[in-house]
Amino acid sequence: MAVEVLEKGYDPAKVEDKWSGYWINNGFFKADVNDLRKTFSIVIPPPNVTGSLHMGHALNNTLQDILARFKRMDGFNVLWMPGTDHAGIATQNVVERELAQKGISRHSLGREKFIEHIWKWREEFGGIIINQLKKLGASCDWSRERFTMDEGLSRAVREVFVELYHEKLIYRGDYIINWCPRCQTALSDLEVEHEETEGYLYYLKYPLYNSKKFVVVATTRPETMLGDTAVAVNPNDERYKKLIGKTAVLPVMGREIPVIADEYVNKDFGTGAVKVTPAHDVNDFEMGLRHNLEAIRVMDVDGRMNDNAGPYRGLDRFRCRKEIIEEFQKNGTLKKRENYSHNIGHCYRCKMVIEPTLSKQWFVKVKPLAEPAVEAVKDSRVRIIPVSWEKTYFEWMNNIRDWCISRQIWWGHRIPAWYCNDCGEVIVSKEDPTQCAKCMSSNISQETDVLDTWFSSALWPFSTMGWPEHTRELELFYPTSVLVTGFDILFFWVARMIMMGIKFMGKVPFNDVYIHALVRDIEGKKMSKSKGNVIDPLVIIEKYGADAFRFTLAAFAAQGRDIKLSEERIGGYRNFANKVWNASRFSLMNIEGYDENLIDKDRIDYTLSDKWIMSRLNRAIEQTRDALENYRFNDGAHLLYQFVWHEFCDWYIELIKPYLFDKADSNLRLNTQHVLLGVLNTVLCLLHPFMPFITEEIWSKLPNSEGSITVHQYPKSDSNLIDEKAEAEMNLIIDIVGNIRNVRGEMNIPPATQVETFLYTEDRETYDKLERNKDHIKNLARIGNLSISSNKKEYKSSATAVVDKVEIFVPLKGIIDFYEEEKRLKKESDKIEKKLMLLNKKLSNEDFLSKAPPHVIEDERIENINLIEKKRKFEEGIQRMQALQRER
RNA sequence: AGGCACGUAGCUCAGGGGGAGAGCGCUACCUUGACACGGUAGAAGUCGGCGGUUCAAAACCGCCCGUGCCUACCA
Repeated sequence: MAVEVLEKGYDPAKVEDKWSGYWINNGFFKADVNDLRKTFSIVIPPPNVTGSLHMGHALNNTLQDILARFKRMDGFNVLWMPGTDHAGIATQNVVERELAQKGISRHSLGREKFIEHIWKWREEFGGIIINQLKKLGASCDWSRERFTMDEGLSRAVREVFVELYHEKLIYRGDYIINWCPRCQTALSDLEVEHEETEGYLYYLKYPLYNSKKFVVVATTRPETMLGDTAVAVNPNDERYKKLIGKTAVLPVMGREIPVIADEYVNKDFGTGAVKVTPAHDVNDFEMGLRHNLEAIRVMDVDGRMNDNAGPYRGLDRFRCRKEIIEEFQKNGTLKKRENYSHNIGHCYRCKMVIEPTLSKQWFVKVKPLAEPAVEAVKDSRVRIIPVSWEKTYFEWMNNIRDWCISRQIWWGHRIPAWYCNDCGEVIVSKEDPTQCAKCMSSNISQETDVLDTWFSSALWPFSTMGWPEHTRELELFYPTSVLVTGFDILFFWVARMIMMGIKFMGKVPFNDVYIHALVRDIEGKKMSKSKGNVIDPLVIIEKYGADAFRFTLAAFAAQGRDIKLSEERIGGYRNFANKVWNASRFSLMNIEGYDENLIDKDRIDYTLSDKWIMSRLNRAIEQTRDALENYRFNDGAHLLYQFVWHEFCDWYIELIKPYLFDKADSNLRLNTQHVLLGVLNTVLCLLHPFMPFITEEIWSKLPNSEGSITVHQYPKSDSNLIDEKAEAEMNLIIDIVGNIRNVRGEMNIPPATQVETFLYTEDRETYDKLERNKDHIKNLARIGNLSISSNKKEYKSSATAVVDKVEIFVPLKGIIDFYEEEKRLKKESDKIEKKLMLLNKKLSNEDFLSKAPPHVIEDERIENINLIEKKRKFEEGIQRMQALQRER
């Protein structure tokens, strides 16, 4: 038969796009609702529409793809649901910035026009990340791509909001929230990033009413003093007992404010007296409630001081801080200023310093939702892998606070609440109302706030499958099999999905949560644009190929450890891809004349090499499956690497070369070709989830393959093919060859020199094994003349080695340096001696003999006997070398 | 402040109660009919420190040191 020979090296760029297109056009990744096989489903953690593929996405999606491809091949009806999320604040910021370049502000456009603009933008750029995922090889069902702002998903959002509102799990109220003056919106607690910042602690003197005395308060945010409505001390603080109930006069504003007692105050911090600003601090707000204090906002939405700030009205908050301190200094009422380092909250989107502000917002009452979500993990309806994350999950869920879900931006799901402008009634409804439910006035207006993006993401596992409709998809694919994600969104997303899933579907959204590491740079730092340490996955794919890149990510993805990505490592796996390519190339170059029909499969006479490789292969199959079933991606990658390179290529291919090259024995040749192609075929299948492109490319050239490898049966191990005897025999051969090579290497014998070798053993069985594999030993160790004997002869001027019951003699007359050889033997002998000493100590220890398990003792005894024998042989060798040196 | 990881060969990291491992790098040799993105061999580690449990600890426990991360309302 005519065989197409592969090119000399693998060039990923030539084949990747071809196969991406082929897979998608042929619908291999489509989930079928009429398919009755068992199902496997994953929903993608939706990337931001504004995003482009970064290392985190690459890792996350590589792991999902490995699972999806594995399960698809293993006979499951697989749904991998793709899509993107509308990323409210981020997207709005991006489009605003773009408009700003044209000198347009969103306010001049108006809400409706601006939103139209974003949709247009999304049409143009929103697909970028989706295409990048395709480049990575992600086998999502692209025909089902979803977007959190799609009509269906929006309906789900509304349904959930209205339901929760009617159950009083959503409420509206005045509380301190995190306000970003740049984005001009409220943020949830999670969206605030705390960062240790060097600052100052200012000590301010507040005069007491009708007195020459002062009370000194300490603060890091002096500008908020303009909104102070009390000074608080601890009720048990002897220093201040007299002051409780007295009145202080707020500097600048001249407002009379009470000195109150509250347990919250820490006697040992600062002066033990605290200024209280209920409108700009969470704790102060709560104190305000306890003591019925007025809350005075002193800042506007943009972070400038407002009308309540007296002379500082209109100033930016930081400018105001500076000027207030100057004012206190001038008056002599700034007692002191200390260096002080503390945590300051920043907006996770724009990094602006957050201003805690009293504001009317919408909240989700989380506790009633969190409790069943905690239960679900406790009773393993949701398994978190690795389990160590469970603790973090519980910790957070048990201390959870209400979730602020309203955002003062335009891009997002508008809150389905209407206010009656006549009677003030609030109407929350699935359908847009036309009139007030209470007074029937048609003078109503909709809430302008939109929902937190995470609110819609929380519904993702069922909203993408058509909920609130009762769809076939939900029936088949919900709960999903596994969620694969990074720990950074465990709270943002995972916890909330579990809450919402249980609440609205009555079932958890996924059975497993696999939490993977974060990808960092080589120094272990988080990759970020501002640090300039990002490695762009697409550049990597171009340079090394998607397969090498994916394999690297998988090999690095050990549970519970972050990934420090190095380009060198990717290069190493690029080499591996090339190795696979060349092993395939070799196979295809040597199957001329092969015809499967000529093989009588029931009567093949397998060689030792065949039995050995099939045995090893079947172990590899079993272990790979086990690794994938248990999310041990790195184990899977490593063991396949090891098997393909160091067993299949290094040994099997080398062992069978003579069989393939010898055209005389056509039966042997045919059988060998058969096994070779069979193993290669299986190896490609095993590797496919990790390296989809190269495996499909080679698969397409194989004579014993048909269709696409993506839908071919994943290998199943056959325990009948695991052959301990073959493995033991091959191990002996490998050891002997290794030892002869070692001698050659140590003695600096050029590879081209064909040495003579004698193998001596008294053991009959071993002798037979050696005889049977004489040619292999000769070929692999490059031996000219190999004698095997059970009669000991004097091999005087030869290097020696010992393997098991075999003594190896390599006569090196004229080449060998007796002194060098003696040194080499001594080194070996010393190693053995060390081991023997440890063993002897153990075996003479009464406690060891009486308490250790019998098989351990037995093993150690056998080892001891073997080592003694081995050492004796080395000592003989040493004596021979010494004798030879004396003779000279 | 609390919590969680991590500290194993020059580098990046697996492993895990009874033999110290891999990849890269390094050294020497080799264009041997798949592959120099290759082959063969080699050097290299008190498994962070100190205690404890155990017949046996790099692994389990405690403390300490170092690194990273997460959570938190002491102004």
